[in-house]
Amino acid sequence: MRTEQDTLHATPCRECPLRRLPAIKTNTLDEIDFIQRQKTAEISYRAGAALVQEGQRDERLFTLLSGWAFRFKAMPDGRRQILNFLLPGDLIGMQGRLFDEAPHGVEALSTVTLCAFTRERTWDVFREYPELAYTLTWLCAHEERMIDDGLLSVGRRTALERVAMLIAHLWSRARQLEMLANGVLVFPPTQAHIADALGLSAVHTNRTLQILRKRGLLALANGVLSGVDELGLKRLARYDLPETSRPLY
Amino acid sequence: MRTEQDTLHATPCRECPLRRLPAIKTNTLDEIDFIQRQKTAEISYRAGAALVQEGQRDERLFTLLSGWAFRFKAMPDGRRQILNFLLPGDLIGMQGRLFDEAPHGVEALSTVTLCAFTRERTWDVFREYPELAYTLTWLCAHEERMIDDGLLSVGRRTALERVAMLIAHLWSRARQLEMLANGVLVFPPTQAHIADALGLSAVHTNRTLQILRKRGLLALANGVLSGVDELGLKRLARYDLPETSRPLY
DNA sequence: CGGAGTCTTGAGCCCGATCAACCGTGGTGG
DNA sequence: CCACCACGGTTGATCGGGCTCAAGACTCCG
Repeated sequence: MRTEQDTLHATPCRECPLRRLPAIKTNTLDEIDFIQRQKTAEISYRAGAALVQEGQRDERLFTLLSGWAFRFKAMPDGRRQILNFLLPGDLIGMQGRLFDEAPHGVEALSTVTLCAFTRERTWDVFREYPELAYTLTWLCAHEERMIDDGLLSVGRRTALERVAMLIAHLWSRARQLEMLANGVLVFPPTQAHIADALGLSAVHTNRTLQILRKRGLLALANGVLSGVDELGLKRLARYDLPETSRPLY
Repeated sequence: MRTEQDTLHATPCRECPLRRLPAIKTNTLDEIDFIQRQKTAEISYRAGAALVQEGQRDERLFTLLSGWAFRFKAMPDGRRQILNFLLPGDLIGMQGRLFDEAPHGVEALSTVTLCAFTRERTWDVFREYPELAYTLTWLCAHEERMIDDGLLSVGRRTALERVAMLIAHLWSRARQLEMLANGVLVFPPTQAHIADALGLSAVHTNRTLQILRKRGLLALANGVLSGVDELGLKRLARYDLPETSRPLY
């Protein structure tokens, strides 16, 4: 059930709020205008909307302008694995190559706004703006690295470590995107989402969160995350890699 | 301990055995010659050699010409997660972007031969050969899809389903790369590798393999895989996505 | 105020981990 | 040639982390 509300060009690319962030790669005005020309629509969906249907072709390619979403794979018997969470600036639909079926679904976690592009024109990027194509590839590689982290968590970390890792990771990303308002983050994923992302049951995810709360590593209630001890969580998760301080996009 | 044996240009790109495979994307002669010019060396390593050290910078970018390898992440306390297995045609070192530390290690499973390129020149690809850059991006997205599958397995499949899925997956890839010799595949990964790829213990992986053997779904002994019932394995793993019959690279 | 979705808590169980031998094979050096 | 050892595979016994089932509490919303 799509409640598309096509507000074309509501946000001119030159004034894109994401561009103000130090975590986002800067582009030349020329490049930005090119992106603006490629952009075919700006679409909003409600929480719970299916942005990409698993196993279906979709001619469009999106960029997440605002809100939360997640990529997932489902099995015929109902089991579901969340592959990663999507935050503003993330690409949607890159993996499902030109004319291929989407190998995964994408669902909105909150009200989201997407910038839509057509797949066909992707080719123009490579021909006319190699610098942007380079960025595109980099984004793809970057997403892969995040999934690698997720795979390590699900494969080799305990439940406590997994939850700690995920919260620390999302908190860190949200921070870099300046989504925090004095130590508080609106956090749309439910415990069931966290469970599906970590390969845990919802019940055990709940108990695990309580332990982290009792240890004073985080506070999570009513869709609001706060009191996050990022370092403590990462230490608990045995995540010793240095924080990337460089621009992310 | 590297036993590099630099046999530059031992395999001219025009005669690359991989190009004969229908699963590999075709390129124009012009593109192939460009690749040939970019190629700086052809290097062989023995099984067990570290092709990429975790957390270390490496200026080089590789292509796996022959042999098996795997990407992995290790935790300080010795836990290890294999992210995916690499077969001929796979790229090595794409994720560890220009001047970044490698976020994962890569190790040879068998004797391998690599084609080496320098990272700096990657940029030339984007500027001069957009078609190749496009392929590069596609390869990256393709690898991500495979990791997505792995994540689903580790997160939501039972041990039996995981092993079935992995064997079916590797068998399918090897088949498309024409690595099978009348129903038999030389299979370098040990049970410990399989365990590390699936988030299982080595002991339980052993017991699980025995069940699959007893059910007549596969035969695996002495580094040789055979008698693989690919469909049976995929059915067991609840893998119902249609086989991709299109070219892979 | 009812209902749906989310969170919480308890009890019991099972899948897969861990610990500990033991076997077979192949390589190495005395 | 054989003693030795390292490594991969196999087997048994036991343990425990996380699952399942089930019920109840809270929150939000129409």
